[in-house]
Amino acid sequence: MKNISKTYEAGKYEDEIYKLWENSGFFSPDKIKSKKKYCNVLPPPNANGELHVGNASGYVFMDIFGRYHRMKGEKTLLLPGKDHAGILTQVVYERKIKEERNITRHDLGREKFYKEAYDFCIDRASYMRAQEKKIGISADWSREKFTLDPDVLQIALETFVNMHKDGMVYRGERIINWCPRCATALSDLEVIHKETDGKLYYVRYPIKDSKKFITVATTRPETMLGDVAVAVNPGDLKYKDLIGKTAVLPLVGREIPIIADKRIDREFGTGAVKITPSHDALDWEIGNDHKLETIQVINEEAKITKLGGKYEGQGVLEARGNILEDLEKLGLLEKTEETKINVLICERCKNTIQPLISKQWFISVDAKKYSLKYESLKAVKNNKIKVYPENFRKTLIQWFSNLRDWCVSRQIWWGPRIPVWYCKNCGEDKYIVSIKKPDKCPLCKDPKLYQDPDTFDTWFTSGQWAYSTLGYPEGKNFKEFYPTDMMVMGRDILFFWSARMIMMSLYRTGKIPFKNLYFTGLIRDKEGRKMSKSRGNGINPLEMIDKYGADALRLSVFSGVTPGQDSRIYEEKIESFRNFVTKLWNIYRYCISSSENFELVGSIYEKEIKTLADKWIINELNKIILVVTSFLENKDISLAQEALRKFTWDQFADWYLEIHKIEKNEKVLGYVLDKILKLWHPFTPFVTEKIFQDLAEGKKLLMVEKWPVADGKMIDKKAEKDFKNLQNITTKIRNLRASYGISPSVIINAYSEKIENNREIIEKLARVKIILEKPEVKMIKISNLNLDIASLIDVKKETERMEKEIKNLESAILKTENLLKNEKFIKSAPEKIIEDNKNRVLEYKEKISLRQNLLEDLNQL
RNA sequence: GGGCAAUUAGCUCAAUGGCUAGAGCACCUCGUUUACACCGAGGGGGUUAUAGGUUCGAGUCCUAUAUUGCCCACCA
Repeated sequence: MKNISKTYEAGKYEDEIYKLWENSGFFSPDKIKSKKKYCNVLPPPNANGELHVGNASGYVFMDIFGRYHRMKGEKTLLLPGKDHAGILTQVVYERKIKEERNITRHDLGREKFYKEAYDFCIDRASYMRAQEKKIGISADWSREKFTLDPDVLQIALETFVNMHKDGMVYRGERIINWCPRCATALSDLEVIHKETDGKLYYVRYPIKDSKKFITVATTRPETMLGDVAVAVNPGDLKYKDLIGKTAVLPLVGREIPIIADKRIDREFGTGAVKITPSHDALDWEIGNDHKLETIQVINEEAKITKLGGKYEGQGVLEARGNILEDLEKLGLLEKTEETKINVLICERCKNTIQPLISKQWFISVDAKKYSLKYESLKAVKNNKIKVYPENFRKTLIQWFSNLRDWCVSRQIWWGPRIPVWYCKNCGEDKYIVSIKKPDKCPLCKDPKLYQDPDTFDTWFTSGQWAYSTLGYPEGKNFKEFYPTDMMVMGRDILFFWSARMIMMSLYRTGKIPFKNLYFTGLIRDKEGRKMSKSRGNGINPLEMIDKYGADALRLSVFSGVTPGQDSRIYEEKIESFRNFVTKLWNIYRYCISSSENFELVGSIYEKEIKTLADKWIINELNKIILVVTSFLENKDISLAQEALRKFTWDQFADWYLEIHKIEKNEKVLGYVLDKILKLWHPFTPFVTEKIFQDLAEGKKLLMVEKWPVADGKMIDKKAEKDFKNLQNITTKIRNLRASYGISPSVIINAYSEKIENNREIIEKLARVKIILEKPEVKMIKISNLNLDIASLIDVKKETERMEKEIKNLESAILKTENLLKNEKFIKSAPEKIIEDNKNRVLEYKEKISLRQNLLEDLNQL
């Protein structure tokens, strides 16, 4: 036997194996000749950090599907990419230059900042690529794309131009979510609602020419500086007489109307609401409908503007304090209540959002010429895309149904700029949409045009990932691989990404972006908490790979995991999968130790399958090939792994190899190992390839070996039954031993009237000695073996145990027999189920008779 | 407020309407038999959250209830 270590030393081989795959050229689909194709455009990781276990998990799923299809002989392309990740990268990079150089982006200027951020992004990207390779992802790196690559970007920008032509783009002053820290507008999705403790202030607004007041309730009293009305519900009797009257805004003195609007909730607060269209989304809508003016009193830095009078320049919270104090002095602050309020915070930097009115670019989702909303809904509802798990379809439908116009402009510097040009003479009301800078203004012919300073929402470009990376519309990759087959993503970016990909792809290509959409859950820590840097509870995938190997990490992120459901990961779990990898390794060690010239066997003749154990393991192997394949086809990779592990460990290692020590059959051993390596390869590519390389002496590559196909002729029901018998006898004897503390070193004498075919096997596995002459002692009969253990066991205890087991079996039989007597069951149940039940009764009866014989024996002792 | 999910062994989770509801970890007993102690043999542990219903048959489908988590949302 070759001198190899008892455990698989992952760290020693993994990089080498990865290089072997990479150099083979089979990561590229071009080397495979087949009409069948498989393509998965890999989601870009954020190009600015470390690979975390969530990313790693996603890639493992994609790689398993990819490797499976590649082994099925399909032209397989896993196309990797990088995302510039607009706001996130800008936030990270700004933080970095602040920490390292104590400067802001303004110190650098736009151009320099962009260049530095670009270099930073590229640098992180190559760093992360090295990490992705560590988990074994079989992607075609030669086709790698970046959202800012000129060709990819060109396609994305063209979409904007096309949308503009189709009347789907408009620029408008609207209320938007403004992050004062990031100094940009945000879409609704980028804003988090966080419930916090807050206060509800009741403020009295005097009624003009009257001594009365109308009391409004507000959580943000500083916005009152911009109030333009007080609104009540038209059906609210309390305020019926006040509608149409005028209130005088305290501290400001502005006269504002009291209006009626049905959107006002009578039950909340006092039922009267101050209306500040510049700083509240609902107020903006109400203001718009009632044609009220807008007064911006809070600026982009979250400070009070000039229009805020004496509070000008104060921060929002500072102004709030002063205003409350001043109201108090005037006796206009009626009361203060504790309440829960929804604070809006920026998803990226966690600062409080200020709703502001701002001029932004919007994409209409329901334009006349093309409705993104309707077309997406239609595609999703009509099952054009298979969704795993299926119930996530509902979530998508709900989101598309409630879809509102999409604000795509951001005021950040990092990212592609909106392709819109203005002329100084003609003003910004006139603009030209063009990717290239036009020579001159089409109106006044002035050549001095300038570009809109805004950049795109990151999701505008990544939403086009499915076709832009493939080179829409003329690219070879696009023609060959679009629509793609698979998209895997975390459920947390369902709306951000999958929804936008569906909608953008349908618009641009007229086709769905992918046929299958698979959602993974989030990976949490052992206590079920989200992993976060600040909490320090994250599992670092690279550290785990160092410690336990990539295969163990891979197993631990998808095993026991249901699509779309969150899962937990912790070191003990990874460790136990490492143990399985070691098991695989030792199976290999056994094989090569069993004979000098052990080799993998691709196909086998029936005559080479000799013993009962041979027939049985081949039978089980063919069953497991069917099972694993069908689970994989259904995308149930966790179940596939589970079934395969049971076969490998519980059947092949624990039974077949043990028996193989007694009756060697190198052909069958080599044949089964060959199939096991292939079946495991998508899940644990490194260890399987390593073993395969050692055995194939580098002549072939497991990665592109053919996926095993089950052979119906190899199914052998009789062998299955006979072997089960053998297992039963063995287990029963072991069971007796364990119950009565009979050491394995004690060889039990057994007498058999009929010499067993599998005499030696039973002798070895059950540690008995089968003798041919009946000895003159009382014996206990198990199946057709008479065991001489009377003196070793506790008769009373064993009798009780047998009785208990018989009782259990009897009740199971009763249940099944009743079922079989039931006419309705016989009438409506499928044939196979009835058959199974009948067999089950027989099986139980057999077991009972075995135990009854035992009982009789026991009684005679 | 709307929606989605979860609730199964001590813990983490499986289970395609059909086998006595299964694994891994943990626990208990025994065991270093030259593949593996990162192991092997065996064992204990369950009213599948609760209450109804559909069905020949329900952990699985339906209806409520409870608890937990998540997502969406313009009650200031």
